[in-house]
Amino acid sequence: MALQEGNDPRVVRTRLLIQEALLSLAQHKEFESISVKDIAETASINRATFYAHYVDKYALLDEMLSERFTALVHERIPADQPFNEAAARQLIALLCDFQILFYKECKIASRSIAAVVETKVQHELQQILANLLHKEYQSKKADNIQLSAHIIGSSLYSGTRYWFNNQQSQHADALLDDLLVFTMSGITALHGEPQC
Amino acid sequence: MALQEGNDPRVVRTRLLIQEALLSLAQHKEFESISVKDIAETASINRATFYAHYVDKYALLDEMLSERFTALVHERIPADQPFNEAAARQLIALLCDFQILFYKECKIASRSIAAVVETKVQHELQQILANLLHKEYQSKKADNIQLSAHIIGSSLYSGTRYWFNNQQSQHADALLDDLLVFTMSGITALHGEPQC
DNA sequence: AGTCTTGTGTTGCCTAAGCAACACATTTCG
DNA sequence: CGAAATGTGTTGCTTAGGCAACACAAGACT
Repeated sequence: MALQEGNDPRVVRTRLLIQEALLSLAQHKEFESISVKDIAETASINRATFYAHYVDKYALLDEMLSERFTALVHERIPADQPFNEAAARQLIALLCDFQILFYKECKIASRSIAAVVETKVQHELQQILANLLHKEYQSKKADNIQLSAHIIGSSLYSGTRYWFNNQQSQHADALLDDLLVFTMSGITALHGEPQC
Repeated sequence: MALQEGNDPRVVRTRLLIQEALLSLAQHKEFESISVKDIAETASINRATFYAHYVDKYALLDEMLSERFTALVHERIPADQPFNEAAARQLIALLCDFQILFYKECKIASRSIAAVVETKVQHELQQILANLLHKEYQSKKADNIQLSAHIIGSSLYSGTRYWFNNQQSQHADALLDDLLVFTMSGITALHGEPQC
């Protein structure tokens, strides 16, 4: 009952079915009112099988958030991309799309679990930023990099979050530009000019 | 190793994956040049699993044709529909769509296996016609019904087949009308006026 | 109050699917 | 030509998933 192997096609398929079932259900129902039974039924898998993969629906949500978020990053940001203005711009665009996906198309991240989702996504974002920064500023101490990753991550997240809630505003695009300027000036002040 | 149960979700899923893999491959490759290995790989199932379900790719094609065709019929023609002009019209439209699906969107039914496909589909069509006719003309002997089903089935099939090969013609719609008139007059001559 | 329904975790047994290896055909190509 | 490569069926063993049943909890109905 280990299930640690990630290459068994049955496991991959089942987890995908479960994730897509949750996404599908979340388009019409509140996360809290979605039962494990619902998920298992729409995924056409046995309820016992669900519990073989996840302890509960919160664990599923948790895994889904990190998997989908990092997948989105790997799709859009090349592995050798260093942290510079272009990368920051891409990250901002990506965060906007992610907000739309998880807050608008789905009802996930609304109400009571919003906080859980937000901290999770910010954590993933900070991990990714730490990697990007590490490649760009290898000389710096790890501590500084981690701090920067936290600051920038929360800035980008809350900035795009604010943008998302004020999309109707005519200054929407300007908001994102400001966010970019703020971030890049901050990172330059801390670590100096990026190499490119 | 029986696999005769049709209600195990794993079996349903696997057969669907296999069928969709074949349909997907058939969009780009000739049926003859599609290997079981190809099908298993694009379906993300094991090759041995394929052989647990089908003896070879021809058996798969055979099952797929009848399943998809009858599914299409059940989607479009209500179970209590008797055989009359409206039903004939629906059947003709359905056959046209089926031709487009299997001869245009896929490369299935081209070249060497075309004959196999044609006879298979005609057989399915005749079974369905026999059921429809039986409901409409219950008084008649079973022999007559079967004969009519065969005649009408092959007429409708070859008629729509001809239409499909001459779609560019400006008289295309008229062709189908002629087919309808021919069929209905024939059935009336044999069995009398339909009840509705 | 009580019971009826609905969801949650968990269990043991059974079956479908994965995997690796086999022997045997084919093609393909130097 | 012969060897490498690719496809075909088949096998024995392992593992993921299905099924049914369980005890328990929480709301709903009268």
